[in-house]
Amino acid sequence: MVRNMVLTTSEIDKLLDNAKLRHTKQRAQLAKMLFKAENRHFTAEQLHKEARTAGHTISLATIYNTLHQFRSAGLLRQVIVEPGKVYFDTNTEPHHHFYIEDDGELLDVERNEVKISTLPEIPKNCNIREMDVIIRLRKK
Amino acid sequence: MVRNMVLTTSEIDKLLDNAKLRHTKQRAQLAKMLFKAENRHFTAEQLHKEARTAGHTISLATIYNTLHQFRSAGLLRQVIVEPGKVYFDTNTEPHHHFYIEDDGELLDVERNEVKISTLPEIPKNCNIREMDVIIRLRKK
DNA sequence: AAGGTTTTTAGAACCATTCTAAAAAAGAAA
DNA sequence: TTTCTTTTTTAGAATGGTTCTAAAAACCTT
Repeated sequence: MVRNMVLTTSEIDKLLDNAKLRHTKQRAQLAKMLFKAENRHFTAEQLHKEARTAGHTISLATIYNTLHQFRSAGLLRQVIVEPGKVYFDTNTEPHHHFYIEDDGELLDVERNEVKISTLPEIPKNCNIREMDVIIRLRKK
Repeated sequence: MVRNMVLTTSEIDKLLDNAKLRHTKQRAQLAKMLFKAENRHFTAEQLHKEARTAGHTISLATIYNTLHQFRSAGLLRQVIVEPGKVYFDTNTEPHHHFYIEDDGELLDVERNEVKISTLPEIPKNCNIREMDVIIRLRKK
């Protein structure tokens, strides 16, 4: 999908169709907020606040439900960098992260910016599902 | 510190001295449980259960207090791999992890088993504090 | 429009962790 | 040792992000 600006209504229809989700006002609103040109990182609470500020009426429970549905559909991924809170990431390509600990900010690191030349032997009976590199930063 | 077996009382004294912590029964018990030959990964709840099973009387609050004190003293580090729970790791050397998602098990990966040949440019005004590689596994 | 299904919602529940404030233990001084 | 002060431990309450519940609203089909 091309994402160089805000999605049109028909693009959102397509997105929800692909995700096999019914079209509802809340899902369309969230999709419109999330899937723009720029990838973003956010928590459920942040998104909730943002939606209310934008004048949408949506409950926190629906935010959580929808984020998980989007995630199952492969439209979002979770990033775990801090105890007690989950970040969501609209970038679902394999990639890595800077995490600025001072202010809890996540930044994407493209996959090819980290070259891993040696990998450990994988325990038998296991497959790699995903590999996360988190570079934790402190401000000078 | 040499850790090829259970620590002696005087080694524990030294450990607490170095950490600038007073010697108390609970801290000594936990130190004895934790700092053995093998490094280990555990949560506060797991350690609490283990201590009670070993016949020690120690509250969960003290487990948390002590783990944080040990961490500040550089004797433990935290590992964040799952939402809503924190693992502690007795291995404080720079290293990485396998995380077996099926059963929530963490395994150490030595630093030299992952060779990173290219790093992204660090955002200006920032320093690297730490770099975590988490290889998420699924059982076949 | 009616009927059956899915979605949304407010608020309760959950659970790992932190906080509180009072009791217990430790250390210092006499 | 006894007393005094400080630190530590503790049970239980509080917290905060997330999930659950069950009832109302929205949705879809006929």
